[in-house]
Amino acid sequence: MKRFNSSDSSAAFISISSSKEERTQKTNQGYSRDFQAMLDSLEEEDYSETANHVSEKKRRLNLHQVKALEKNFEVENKLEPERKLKLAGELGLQPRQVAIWFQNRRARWKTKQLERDYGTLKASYEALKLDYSHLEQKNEVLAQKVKELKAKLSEEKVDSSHSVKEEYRVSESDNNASVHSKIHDFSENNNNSSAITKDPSNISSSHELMNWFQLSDSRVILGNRYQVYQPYLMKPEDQSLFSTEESCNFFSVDQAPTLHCYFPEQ
DNA sequence: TTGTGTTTTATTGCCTCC
DNA sequence: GGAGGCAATAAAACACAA
Repeated sequence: MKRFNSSDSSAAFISISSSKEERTQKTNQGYSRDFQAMLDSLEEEDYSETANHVSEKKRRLNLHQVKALEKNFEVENKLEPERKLKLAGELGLQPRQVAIWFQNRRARWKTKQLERDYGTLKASYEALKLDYSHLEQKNEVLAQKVKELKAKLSEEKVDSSHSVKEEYRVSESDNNASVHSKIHDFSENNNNSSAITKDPSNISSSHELMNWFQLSDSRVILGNRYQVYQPYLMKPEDQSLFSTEESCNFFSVDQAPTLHCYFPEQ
């Protein structure tokens, strides 16, 4: 095991005085006032003790030593034995001190890295949250629109059933001609591609609404930020989407949309 | 001056690798 | 089994407000 006796420990406390050149260098480096004051007091202590004096106190490394260690840490944050001995010799430290410094430095770096990662994650979470709330708002608007249009559709159904009864009374032959003409008009509308580009908010009749939903790209509903789906032309049997009460909960605010009913089985 | 919080240096115990 | 790494922690040094 790597345990050290008391003589090793006390040897580690030997302070190393910095040279005159180093001191001159320090004052010209533009450190903050507080940091410079700290260094100055450190220097004073260094001067007050001779290099041979063994202090029992825990001593901080001087600026030169810290800078050299930092520089080495930037190059490689792990310390091979040769480099450790070389550094220790150069800086007048015990190899053990150099090893400990690297160990503590790695721990500090790891903490900082965790903080950075946390910051990044937090930022992306906030962005996603904002995105989600925008989508939620959009969803609510669309759901409201669907509700209104459904109400309109049921009103029109009631009106048309009344008129059909009246028409039966007038003439059966006229009635047949009228129905055929309506069917023809409807299929003409269905084939009109201009319906795709129509803004749903401008749609006035229920037939137009059906056309719009059948022909428009699914992107209109889902948005294009996450995934773009192929346009899907609704089959007549799928038209129950609008007659069944919220069969797909597609516009549900509380729950993510289930797409199984929106896409045909493969 | 003193209390308190932060940073730095060092120790301890455990783990992995060769 | 020894060397070295890491996490947790102690303790000294330091900063700073009251």
